[in-house]
Amino acid sequence: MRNAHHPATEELSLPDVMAALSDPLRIGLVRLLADGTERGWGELRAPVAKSTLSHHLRVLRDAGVTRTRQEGTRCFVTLRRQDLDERFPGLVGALLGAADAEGVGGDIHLAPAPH
Amino acid sequence: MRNAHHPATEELSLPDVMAALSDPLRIGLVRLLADGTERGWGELRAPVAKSTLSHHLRVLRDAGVTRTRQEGTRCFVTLRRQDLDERFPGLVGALLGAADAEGVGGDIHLAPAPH
DNA sequence: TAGCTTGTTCGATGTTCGACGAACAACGAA
DNA sequence: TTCGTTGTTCGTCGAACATCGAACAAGCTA
Repeated sequence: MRNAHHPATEELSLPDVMAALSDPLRIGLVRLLADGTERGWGELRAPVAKSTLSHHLRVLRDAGVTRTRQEGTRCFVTLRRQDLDERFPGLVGALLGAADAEGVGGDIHLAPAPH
Repeated sequence: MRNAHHPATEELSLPDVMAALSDPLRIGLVRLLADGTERGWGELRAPVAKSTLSHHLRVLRDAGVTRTRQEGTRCFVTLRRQDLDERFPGLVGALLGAADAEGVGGDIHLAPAPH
């Protein structure tokens, strides 16, 4: 987090992004972020240990799919939609369309009461 | 080959297809097949051992990205563009556009003399 | 039948991945 | 300062992956 590496737009790697988006859990996370809203780490609910969730968020961040912002002791995550669209036009849109139709990552949701 | 399993269109899995398309070598193969032309196995040139190439073609086939046809002792490969577009509209197009722009898999090419 | 070509399969090896719990670091609050 | 919250990192595990060379199977061809 502190040393969070966010690749620049020019550094995005297509294979890395594809790999990041090939896991159902991570696709679910991307679907949650698809509306552009910034979400708090704690809002994210997935049926895995928090260390595992942290791992997946790191994979997405390292691939340049998401951006993590730290504020005090908590983190906020956003989808780098614009950067991705710039480098890989239509890719995220196609993925989201297919994922929605298939229900991929449907077991990832937001906390009932965001606090 | 003989026991080649080709998933039906309805059986295509988005995460599996994404995973199949997350390797530069496999992306390169898909780029070669992108024009819809059926290619002979022997036409494909990649800087890996033939057992490795066989493995990658199998991954693509198992994910439903390509179709392999056997004719006598040799194989012919095609991209299942239509099936993929039906299930995951725009995905392959976006991938190909990005891969072309980035030059991903550019070390995969066709044999100089196709015969 | 014997040999050649073509591509798959079989180990073997080293790497990466996904998962977990435990320990840790950073920060805000008491 | 002490405590609780929040999320990362570490160590570990088994499974999956990429790669190779060698062995193999299937089909032509001589």
